[in-house]
Amino acid sequence: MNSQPFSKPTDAELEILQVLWQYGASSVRLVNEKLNEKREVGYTTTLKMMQVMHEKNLLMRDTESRSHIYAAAIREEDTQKQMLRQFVNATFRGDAMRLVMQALGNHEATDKELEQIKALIKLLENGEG
Amino acid sequence: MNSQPFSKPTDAELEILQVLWQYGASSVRLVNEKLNEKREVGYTTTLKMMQVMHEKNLLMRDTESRSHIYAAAIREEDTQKQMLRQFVNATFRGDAMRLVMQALGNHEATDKELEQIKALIKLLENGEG
DNA sequence: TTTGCACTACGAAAGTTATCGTACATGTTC
DNA sequence: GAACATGTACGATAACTTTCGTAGTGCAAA
Repeated sequence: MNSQPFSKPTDAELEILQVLWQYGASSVRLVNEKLNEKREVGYTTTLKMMQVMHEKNLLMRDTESRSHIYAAAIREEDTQKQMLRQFVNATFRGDAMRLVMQALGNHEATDKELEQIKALIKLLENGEG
Repeated sequence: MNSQPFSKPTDAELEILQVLWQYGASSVRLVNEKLNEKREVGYTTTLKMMQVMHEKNLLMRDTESRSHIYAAAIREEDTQKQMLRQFVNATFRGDAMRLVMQALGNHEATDKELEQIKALIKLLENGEG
């Protein structure tokens, strides 16, 4: 009833979402400080980003107090699932098995391991569209 | 000796790379036809994209014959590895384990399975930076 | 009560991506 | 060789992203 079409957040948007997922509802100030632990970003840049994200319905906000409080409007797990789906399709041609093997470090798995992983993949591929 | 800094190809660029990885060196015509099996794209759009990708050193080309022949200048596996690394960091905060679990379909794994997957993850995390 | 700080709003600019029209060159066919 | 198909080159444009300056508002402290 509430599922939007899902348009992939940009990398910069994802950075902001990560902060909000990790720390919960926060002021722009705090988000900006967290971002600046990784790279330099101006305060108004972060502010503008979050305003835009609010318009895109990526963030909710509470404007009660003078310093507005923002929260992620989409759940981390849902987002990860959607993004993973798109990523597997775009980069691994939908072959989740290959992705897992890469993620597992091109490790030469034993037959037993392979069987187990394959079984899990089957569950995934049959389970949900 | 040849490793460029690696700037992530865009989604549209990736579509073109996928065709070239799959079919090998090809004309613009063929690439455009393959793209059009999935979505509508004008011929000159594909041409321009491939010219730009050539300037970015994503593609090589042979201009001997009138119809130029393009080939991917980066290897599929290398690209997947790099993109996976960035994706895990951006979307899963570097937690490859979580990505694998998601890819495995939120499957409630047995302890045994978990152990094996964990072991492989360990290998990955210790193996290479 | 004036000065200064922290905050929001907003416009604008620069960079990137994706798209396509048009011009032009080269072959091909009747 | 005229007409047509097929190809490249290139400029322009629209949309989107990211960045930040500036203006204005309200609170707080001296």
